Amino acid sequence: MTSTDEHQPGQGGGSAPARTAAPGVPGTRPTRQRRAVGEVLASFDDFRSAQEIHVLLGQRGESVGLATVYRTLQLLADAGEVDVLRSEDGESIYRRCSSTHHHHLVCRSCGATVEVEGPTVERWTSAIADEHGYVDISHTLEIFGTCSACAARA
Amino acid sequence: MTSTDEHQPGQGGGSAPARTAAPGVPGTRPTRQRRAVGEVLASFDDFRSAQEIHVLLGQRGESVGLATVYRTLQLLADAGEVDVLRSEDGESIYRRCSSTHHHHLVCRSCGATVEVEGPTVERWTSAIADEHGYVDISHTLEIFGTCSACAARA
DNA sequence: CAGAACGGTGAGAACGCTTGTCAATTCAAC
DNA sequence: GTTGAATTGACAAGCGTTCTCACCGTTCTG
Ligand SMILES: [Mn+2]
Ligand SMILES: [Mn+2]
Ligand SMILES: [Zn+2]
Ligand SMILES: [Zn+2]
Repeated sequence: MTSTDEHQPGQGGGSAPARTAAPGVPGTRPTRQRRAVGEVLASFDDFRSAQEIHVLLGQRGESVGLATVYRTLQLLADAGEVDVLRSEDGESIYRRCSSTHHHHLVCRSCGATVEVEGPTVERWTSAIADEHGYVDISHTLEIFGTCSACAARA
Repeated sequence: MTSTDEHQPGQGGGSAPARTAAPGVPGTRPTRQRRAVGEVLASFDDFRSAQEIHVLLGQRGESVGLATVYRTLQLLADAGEVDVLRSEDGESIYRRCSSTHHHHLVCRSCGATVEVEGPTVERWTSAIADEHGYVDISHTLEIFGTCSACAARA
């Protein structure tokens, strides 16, 4: 979504490997809680709310505070490792995702999600923006529908 | 957005004209409050929150309860007479709009909005959906950028 | 022209998601 | 082991939106 193009500035070619992360940099510590959230995120393929994820964690026996779940998801979202959508009723919903720019085709009924992308829309949005003199463009695009499984069941 | 294709069922060819609305049909009474909301909606061209609209009403000397503002905006949205977006921070924002399917090109800085539409994206989204077996498709697409005025000022 | 029925209104309470607070804890570096 | 910053979690706000419910204004009925 955010087309931040930051690269990790080389953390100096010092001596100590320090595989984990640079010291003094918040948001990089691999704690039990963060690992647990990561694992739960790997366990589903559709979009889930922070509260649902919090419950899933409990069911796995990994107790993680709700505030920490929110904080961790926000970190991952900022890092571009999860996508965030706002559901119809205003909840933020999360899903681990590939790191390239893409959009979503979501089943309204069961939530089954397909990542989609293509140059066509990308070109169209830039063209439209150019045409109207807008610069520094970003866009959001989500497609909703009924997946074949749900359509068959109905 | 919602492609409801309802037509007013003929309200009977009785005697009394009753120009206003069918009886017993909620959401159709032209009250002072609803007129006032309609007028305020006509007074701006970008997206505003319900609370902002509520304040604008107060400034016009038209006192309308906040709950009524919400209810009225919801009615208008359902009727397709206003568009609703969710701002970055989760607020619903409203704007009167043309009744045809379209999308928005919004200035991140000043809110200046252009309605845009085109067969290209419409075709692309249906094609993608077809390709994955999804039916009964709808989609949301918003483009954000910096308008030429704001870009010049910066 | 009452009286009844019903849509509509508004003040405030309630709600649900999210974020802030802050003392306690954990971890990584010395 | 000591130390300081990062992290955590219980809980308390914060905030937009919806709900509740008594009251009001119109419209229908007789
Ligand atoms: Mn795109
Ligand atoms: Mn479209
Ligand atoms: Zn489905
Ligand atoms: Zn602008």
